Amino acid sequence: MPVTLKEVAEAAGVSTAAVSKVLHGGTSAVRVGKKRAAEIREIAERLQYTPNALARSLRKSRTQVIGLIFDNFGHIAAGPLYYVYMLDGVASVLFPNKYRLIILPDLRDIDIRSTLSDGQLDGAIWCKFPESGDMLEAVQQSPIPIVALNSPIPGCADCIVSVSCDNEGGTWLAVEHLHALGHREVLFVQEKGEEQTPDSMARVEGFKKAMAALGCPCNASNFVSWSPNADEFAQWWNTDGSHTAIFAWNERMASETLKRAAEAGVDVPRQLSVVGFDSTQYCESTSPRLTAVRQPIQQMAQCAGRLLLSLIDGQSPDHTTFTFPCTFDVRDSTASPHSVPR
Amino acid sequence: MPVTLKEVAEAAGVSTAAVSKVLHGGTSAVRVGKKRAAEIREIAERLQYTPNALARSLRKSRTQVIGLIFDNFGHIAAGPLYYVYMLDGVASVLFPNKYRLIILPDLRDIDIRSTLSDGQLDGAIWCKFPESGDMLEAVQQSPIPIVALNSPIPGCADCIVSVSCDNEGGTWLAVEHLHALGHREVLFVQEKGEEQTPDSMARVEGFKKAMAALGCPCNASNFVSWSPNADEFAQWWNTDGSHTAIFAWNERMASETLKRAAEAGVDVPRQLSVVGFDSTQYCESTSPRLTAVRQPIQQMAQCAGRLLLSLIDGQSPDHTTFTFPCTFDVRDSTASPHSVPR
DNA sequence: GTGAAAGCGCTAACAG
DNA sequence: CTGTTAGCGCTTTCAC
Repeated sequence: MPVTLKEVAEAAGVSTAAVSKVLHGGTSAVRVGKKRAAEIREIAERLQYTPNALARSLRKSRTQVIGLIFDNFGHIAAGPLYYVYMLDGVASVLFPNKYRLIILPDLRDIDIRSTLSDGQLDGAIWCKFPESGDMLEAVQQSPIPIVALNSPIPGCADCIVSVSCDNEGGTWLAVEHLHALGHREVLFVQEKGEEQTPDSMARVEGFKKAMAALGCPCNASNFVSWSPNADEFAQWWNTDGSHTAIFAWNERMASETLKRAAEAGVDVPRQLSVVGFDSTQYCESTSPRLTAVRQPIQQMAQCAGRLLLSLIDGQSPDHTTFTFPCTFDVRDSTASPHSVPR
Repeated sequence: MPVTLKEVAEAAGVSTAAVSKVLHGGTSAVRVGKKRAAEIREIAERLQYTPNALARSLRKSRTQVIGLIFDNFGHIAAGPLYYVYMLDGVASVLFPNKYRLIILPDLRDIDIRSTLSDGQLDGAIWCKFPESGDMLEAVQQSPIPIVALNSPIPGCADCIVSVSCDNEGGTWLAVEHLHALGHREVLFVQEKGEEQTPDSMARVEGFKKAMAALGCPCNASNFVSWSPNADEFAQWWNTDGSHTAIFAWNERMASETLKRAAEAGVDVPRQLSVVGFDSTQYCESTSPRLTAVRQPIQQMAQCAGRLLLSLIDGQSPDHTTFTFPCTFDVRDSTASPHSVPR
């Protein structure tokens, strides 16, 4: 039962328009004298008047709320810290600009089209935009601006503004590292259901190029796609005779691979080297510590936030693809091949 | 730009009331015939009608949004994973119940009273409720229910529904562990500015009781309060002659202490044992790995979520204090005292 | 069965 | 300088 503008107006003996102008400014043509204004402010204060955000948003068609869409929010506490850094980066630019963040439920549980059109959001940041016609359509029909945090969609780079790391370049770093250690046969492990995401595809692309450039051209046998828990590992290890290293497409897949390897009695890195993508604090806690490609997630997230604000502001960005360079963190999960025979 | 209820009504040649009833049900007395209803639904579909959430919320005084108040959101990516687990726990109960989560900016940057009264929130979960008269007043005047995730406020346990771990019991576990190793002189490290938080006070209390019970009664010399980065460590180490172990009030303080100790050339655990509070994955990545008290954060957060839903639902809980037991994770930062002389 | 109308709380044209 | 008015899009009471 908070006090309304109308009640303040009545108590002050003026119109609601006057109160609104005095307390919130706005572009209204209403003028109020110094003295009256002071009275109004005093009364509002005394009555503990609180503007109703809903009414105001409805009227102005502006909510000061940004939506966060995650490909799978359930993963947020599953070990990898990717989402934490990203949340931190986004918040660091949006909060000072008087925006709030709303975390949307998993995409599978909501109708994304209506979520983008129901007036609650001024904009959205989409983490790991999926390669799906439906979703693309939703974005293009969206009445609010959206920024994607992932590689541009192949063949449709202009469909959506995207911020990502240089996936190809990052993968190149990993391949070079393995090659320098002496690895020639490297297995690229994708994740079931994620093979078609732009990031995954860009990493595959970078992998092929790097391997070819180093004189080890790939074929189909260099690629597998495992379940998120990597339980195909033992089967693979027992039948595969050639690969000496694994490049896992992301941090979680790499860490699951390490676990399965340990279960199967495989000595990483002496019998098998493992490299991951997304080097975070988490990589320090795996056993062995995970060698991985690092992307500047916080910076990328800040960039996405700033971009979104300018889009909401009505500006159109000069380009649609923003790319950040990756670096590489060597830890303990890689070594020369065959230091211990299989 | 989205299509409104009115437009659907016009296209169907019926009243907005009829459309509202057909599409959203509600408690309205309006009845619509089968055939008409089907037509209306068909037209709404074709026009891609999307209900405006703002208008609906304004009308119903219900938003399906829960606010998350953090004592310091900036810490979320600062190492400790406490907040991640908590976010995960809260989301896991609220999302399936059709609620969304809004992350509020730091308390220092908003007016908490109006945030709770501006109609945007159906309820709030407050992490680390501070011991402050202002805040307490804000909570008690709040038009929406609030659940705190921390120890009950001493002397005002009924002021706010709170969910916490058994801080005293958890601290007791740590003290017992150190005592069993042979430590008799333990230093309790608090954090500047956090000394008065309910959790900190409860841990101090538990510490005093446990030490006394084990025959090592405390006095003022057993307590210090350091800056968040623990830069008082070296100074303390050089002047203190008696303590052989440190109990840090939380995970971050413990990890900062480990860093300072390493800088000062102090061998943990052989010259000094360190125990922390909040055992998470992060404790696996410190050097040495941190021995710490574990609280079931996800479960606590889920409990808080469920509690909040029932409060929003108009139910009043049978009690106001919900406590979860702690466990203890022994890692590498503790050992018998004086295995290496200072 | 159906529609008309009031109003949630606010802001911005438009008049004085 | 100040007030009146017309909605934003929706739900619901009331009248037919």
